[in-house]
Amino acid sequence: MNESTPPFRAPVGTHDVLAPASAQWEGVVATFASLAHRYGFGLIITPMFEDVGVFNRGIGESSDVVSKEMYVFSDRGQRTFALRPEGTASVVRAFVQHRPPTPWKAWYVTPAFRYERPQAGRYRQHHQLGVEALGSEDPELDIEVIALAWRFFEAVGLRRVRLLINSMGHDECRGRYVELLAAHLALHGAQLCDEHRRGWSTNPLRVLDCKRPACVAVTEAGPMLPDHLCEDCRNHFARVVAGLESIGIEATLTPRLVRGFDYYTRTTFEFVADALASAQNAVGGGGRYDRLAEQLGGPPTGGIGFGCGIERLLLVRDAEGVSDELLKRTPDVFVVDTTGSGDSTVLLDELRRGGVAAQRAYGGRSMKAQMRAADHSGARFALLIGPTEQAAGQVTMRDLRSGEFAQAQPTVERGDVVAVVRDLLTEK
RNA sequence: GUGGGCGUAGCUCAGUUGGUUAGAGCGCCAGGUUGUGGUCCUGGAGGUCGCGGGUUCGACCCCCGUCGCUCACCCCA
Repeated sequence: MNESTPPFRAPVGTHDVLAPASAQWEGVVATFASLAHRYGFGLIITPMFEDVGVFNRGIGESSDVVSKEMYVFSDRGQRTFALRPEGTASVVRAFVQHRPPTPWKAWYVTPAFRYERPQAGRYRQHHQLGVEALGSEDPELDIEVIALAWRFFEAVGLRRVRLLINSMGHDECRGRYVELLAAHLALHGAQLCDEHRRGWSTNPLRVLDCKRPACVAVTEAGPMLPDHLCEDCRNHFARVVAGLESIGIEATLTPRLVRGFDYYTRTTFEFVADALASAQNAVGGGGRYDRLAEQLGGPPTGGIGFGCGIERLLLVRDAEGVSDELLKRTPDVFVVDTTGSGDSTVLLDELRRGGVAAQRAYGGRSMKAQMRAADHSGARFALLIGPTEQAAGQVTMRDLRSGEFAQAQPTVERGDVVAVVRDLLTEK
């Protein structure tokens, strides 16, 4: 038997997350869930795959995600599906299908799939937390969504995250702007980078997103979106920025921020982590999508959302040196039983039913071995049952946090164990 | 899709100009006299040196291929 090379492993770009590392995931999700609830969002669960049209129409054919990164497949009924590459399109599809009363606010946690070469902070399957709010174009909604995101990053301990913000305008003013931009690019197209020299006309806005010096130089000299917004869009944007400022959230105006999805209108934003040295420094982002519901066959309905990558968030926590654990998953007690009887079976059942996280050793190991296991488990107390305790109907409690050898070891009447343990645990 | 780096015990890594039974630390298991962890001491288990082929008297070490990991470009979470 050759055990050194397992026949199967997680697919390229995917990862298993085991305990104890997974406790950080639980913590991140729990923090987000609690915050989302406070802001009035309800959990939504949608399928991980959708008719490919949901993403084609929603995200846009010209986007990188749709044009070259989707996991597309046909099922046995010859229907064409795609694994979701991001969270928003599915939620809006669900909104259109169910027509819940507006304003409608939903949060989600989901895997997302993109076929690309893995790299630091970039995977083929990653996980996103996010919210979507539909049914209002009120800038207050923009402020709420962005504030939720900001407070979330604060809550998980991040300090060096900046908020970049921009407005894409609505159809008309953006349309006019795109024409201006296209005219500018037509004049200077020859100076663009290799990729965009010929390809810019498909979607001129993409050039703004390009980080190559050639494209940056050309676009910097050209027209900028914020200067060409209509009055409504300008006011909307101003109110968002002012509202954020009123609650102490500083947003950096970033005129070239257009983001990779076609559905964005008006407010767009991105959270970048300065602690990450790599190019993958965006921990979250989002924006308004006032035409998306229509594009997916629903009534005209404004909306705005935010998404955050869990893996990347954890990378940032690491890079920032955030030391506090979001969630500890260690047992409260560890039952050490050397009698070999069924006493520990009954005690463990009582403890667990009483809300106490309790573990034990298996295989009838020596007391020393069981104590070592108790120590390694991280349990606060060891509950000892040996022949003496068994005969006396008692349990010996040992505080594993104490470093003293000659510490006091109270014995507790068997019938009082659960109550005593619970008392001691809530004490601190 | 393109390019760079790397693949030696569960983990992090050593391994001298190719030379006989491949090492360490951590982790794991068991002991250190009669029921007690975390420190210390002793011992033990665990590797076809990613896989395949080639060069050689001989390969963990050199060459080719392949798979995988990783980083970068592009883009994003």
